[in-house]
Amino acid sequence: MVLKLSTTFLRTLREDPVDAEVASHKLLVRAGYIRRAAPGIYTWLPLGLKVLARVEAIVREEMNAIGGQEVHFPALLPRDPYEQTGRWTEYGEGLFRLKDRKDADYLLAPTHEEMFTLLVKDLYNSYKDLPVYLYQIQNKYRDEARPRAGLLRGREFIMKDSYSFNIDDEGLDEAYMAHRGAYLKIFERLGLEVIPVFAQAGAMGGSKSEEFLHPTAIGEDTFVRSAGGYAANVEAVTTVVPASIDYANAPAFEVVDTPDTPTIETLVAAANELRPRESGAWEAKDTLKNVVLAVTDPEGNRQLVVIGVPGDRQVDLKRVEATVGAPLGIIGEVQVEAASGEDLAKHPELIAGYIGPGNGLDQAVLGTEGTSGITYLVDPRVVSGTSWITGANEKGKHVFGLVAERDFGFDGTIESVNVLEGDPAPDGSGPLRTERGIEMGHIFQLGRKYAEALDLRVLDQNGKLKVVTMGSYGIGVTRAVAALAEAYHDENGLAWPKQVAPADVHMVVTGKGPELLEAAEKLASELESAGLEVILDDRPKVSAGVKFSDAELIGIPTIVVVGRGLAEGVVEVKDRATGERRDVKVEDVVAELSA
RNA sequence: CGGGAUAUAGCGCAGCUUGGUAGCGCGCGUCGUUCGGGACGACGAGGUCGCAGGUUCGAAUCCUGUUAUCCCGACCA
Repeated sequence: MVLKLSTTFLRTLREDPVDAEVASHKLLVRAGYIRRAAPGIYTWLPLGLKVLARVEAIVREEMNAIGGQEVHFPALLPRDPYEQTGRWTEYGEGLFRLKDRKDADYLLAPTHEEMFTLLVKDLYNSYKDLPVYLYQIQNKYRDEARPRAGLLRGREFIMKDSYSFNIDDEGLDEAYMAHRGAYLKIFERLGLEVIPVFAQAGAMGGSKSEEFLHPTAIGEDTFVRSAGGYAANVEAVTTVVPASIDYANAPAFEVVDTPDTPTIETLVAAANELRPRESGAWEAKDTLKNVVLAVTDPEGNRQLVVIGVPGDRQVDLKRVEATVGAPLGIIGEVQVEAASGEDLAKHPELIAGYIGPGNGLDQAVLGTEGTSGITYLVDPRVVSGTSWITGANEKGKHVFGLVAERDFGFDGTIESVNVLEGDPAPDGSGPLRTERGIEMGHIFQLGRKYAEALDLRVLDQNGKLKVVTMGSYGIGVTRAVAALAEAYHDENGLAWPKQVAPADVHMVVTGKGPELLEAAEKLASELESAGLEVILDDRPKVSAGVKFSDAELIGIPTIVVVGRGLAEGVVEVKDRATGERRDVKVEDVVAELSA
C-alpha cells in the first residue's frame, strides 16, 4: 500500500524541540518519528515504527542465521529470580520496582539473564539438548539517574538480547565467536560503523567481553585505539610493562629536605629547584605517588591498601574495585574508597603528602613486611631498577633516586590508573589516542555465574550433573535507530540509508490539476508493484516548498517530484543524500529506481 | 546525588523589574486568491499563566512552599 501523507498520522515541526540537544533527538521529533512520553520514555509514531521494524528485521535475520531462536519474555517479572542471583539488591535504584495488589514485589526487567537461565532449566536437562542460542527483541527498563540525548539513553528501550548455553568452555568460545560475527554483520548491514573494543566484564560477571562502539563525538563512552588496530575501553587497557633496568651503577638514594611539598605539583617544582637534572626537567611521571585506600570485602571487613603509581597518573577507584581482589586474595565484589582521616590516624607512620615505601630495604614502611604492615601494591610501570622521587615518611622530606628492588619492595602489582593519550598499545601497535563512542552492543562470556546461582545443570556423557556455561549478547535496537539518525543527517534533515529508511521513495506532487495527482498515484502503484515502498505526498493545499522541505526532513533516500515536468513526460528524481537531481521519463522511472 | 536553568495556547517565545484580569510568530479551522523551494488576505477556535498557600480591592507579575522538566557533573548493559 502506498502511504499517502494526506491521511498519515504525521505532523512535522518547523522548529527544534526545546528539550532536545543532539541532532538525532531534534530531527526524529521534528520529522514526526517519535514523541516524548516521559523523561527517557518515547512514543513511536508510524514513520518511526517503520525504521524500528527494519532495524529489527536485520537483527533478526542475522541472529537466525547463526541458529538463534526467538522467544519473548514478559517485561514485568517477579522478584524471586533476581533475588536468587543477588541482582534485586545489586541493581539498586536503577531497577523499576512495583508491587501487585497482594503487595508482592515485581520489577520491570533491566535485562533477562535470570529468565533465560530458568527457562532452559525448566525444559532441558541433558548435554544432548545443548548448545542452544535463544534471543528476544524486547523492552528493557532502567531507571537511569539522568536519561539524556533522546533515544540514546532512555529509561525504556528496546534491546535484542541473546543467551548461549553450552556444556563446556570450548562451546562457549564458539557461541561467543558466532555472536561476534553476527554482530559485525548486523552493524555492517545497518550502515553503522562500529569498533569492537575490549571491555571489562564488571558487574555482569564472567570473563571475556567486548563492546561494539560507534565512534562519534557525542558518545558517552571513552575508548582508546592505536593506528595499528588495537581498541579498548579505557577501563580495560592493560599496561605495557617496561623492561627492567640494571641498577648496578645507579647512584645511592638521597633524602632531601622539601618543605611544603605535599602535592606532586609542588614536589616536581622543588625537585627542579633543589636537584636539577641534566637530562631534562623532572616531571610528574618521575615521582612515585602513594595513595592510601580502604578496601571492604563482601563480609564487611575493612583493610587499608597503599597503591604506588607514577605521579602523572590518577588512581581510578572503579578500576581498583575490579582488580584489587586478586592480590588481596578476596573473592567476590569489593568496595574501595579513599582512606578516611580515621583510617590514617591509626597509622601515625603515614604522613600525608610524604608517604613512601621506606628509605631502604631495611627500613621498609609500606608492605606487609614493613613497619606499617599495610599491603603495598604498585603500578606495573614500577619495575625493577626504576628510580623514583617519593615520600621519605617524614614531614617536609622526600627521597630522591629510590630504586625499585634495590631500595624498596612491594607485595604485588595492580592495574589501577587511567590511560593517557600517547600510552603504548599493549599489542605493540603504536601509541593510543582517546575517542568517544556510543555503545551499540556488548557481548559477554558469562561463564557459570548465573547457571550456578540458579542451579542450571544438565547430565553429561557420563551421567553426571554439570553446570552449564553461558554467554550473553546485547544490541541496543532503539539506540541503533538514534545512532543511525545521528550518523545520517544534514542541515535539512534526516537522510536514511535505504536498508533502514521508512520507505524507498518519497513522491511529491506539486502544482494543481487532477492529472498530476492521477499520474503520481499511477506511478506510485507501479513502483510498489516493482517491490518499492512509496510515500506519496498528496496533501492538497500544501505549497510545494513545504512538501520539499518535509521530504528532506523525513529523509527517504529517493525523492520523486511529479509536477511541471509532467507535461513533457518527465519527473524529477532526487537523491536525498547527495542532492543530485535529474529528469527521468515517466515510463523509465520504475526501471531506474528498482535497478 | 551535587551545580545551573526553566515552567504562560499544539510548538517556539514575550509579558513579570514598576500588580489592573494575557499577547506575538508558527501551527490549526472557514472563505477567497496563489500553486516548483517553508505564499497572501479576511474571519475564527484554542490558555484554571506547573501546583498549593499567602499578601492585596485586585496576582502570570510580589512572598512562602512544593512538583516537574532540561543542561553540566557523579553514576550507568
